Amino acid sequence: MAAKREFIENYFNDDVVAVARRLIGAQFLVNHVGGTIIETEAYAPDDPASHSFRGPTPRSRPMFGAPGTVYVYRSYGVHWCVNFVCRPGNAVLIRALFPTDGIEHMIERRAVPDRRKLCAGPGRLTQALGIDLEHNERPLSDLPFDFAPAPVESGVIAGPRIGITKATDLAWRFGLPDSKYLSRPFTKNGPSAV
DNA sequence: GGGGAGATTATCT
DNA sequence: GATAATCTCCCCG
Repeated sequence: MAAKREFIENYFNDDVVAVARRLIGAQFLVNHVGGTIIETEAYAPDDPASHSFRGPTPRSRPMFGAPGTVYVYRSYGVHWCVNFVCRPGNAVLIRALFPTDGIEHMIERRAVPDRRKLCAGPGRLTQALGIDLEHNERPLSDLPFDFAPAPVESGVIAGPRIGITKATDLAWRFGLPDSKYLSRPFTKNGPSAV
């Protein structure tokens, strides 16, 4: 559907930090397996922690595609991580979901049967949803993806991003601090409501 | 339940 | 040749 693609391009054609905040509460499914986004991080082209920092490379090329493009990369040679592209060079890393759909499929794919950790982390959620390089550079508006915004008015906080060594001062991680399905808790001090 | 080591490989310098 | 947007397991208590 052309209207759907246009809606999604519009949704992601915005400031990457605003989109990262806005994505909390949205529904994300792959082949009908997925859940509610509860944790994200923003990455920008002028951000030393971003894959797009030194311009397009074979790996980061999808980050310079149309808003709403899916960017998948291999992390630590072991895990897949999934991002949604915003404006060129900008993308939001999806770090955790609250599982709602296809939980039995997730349990099958995940070696560790801890329900709380099915989608609690960027590597875990791609494993649970069956995301790999095959999904790289494809539009979020097309199958097998399903994306539905669901704005969360309050209760979202910001904090420093996880697992990076550069630009650690930026509070570009967003999430629902009370959820038990986060990749890691938000610390008491520092972060603030957004 | 918390800290630390090791896994494992594409990517870029 | 070093690094990396991570995860799991093992040890300790």
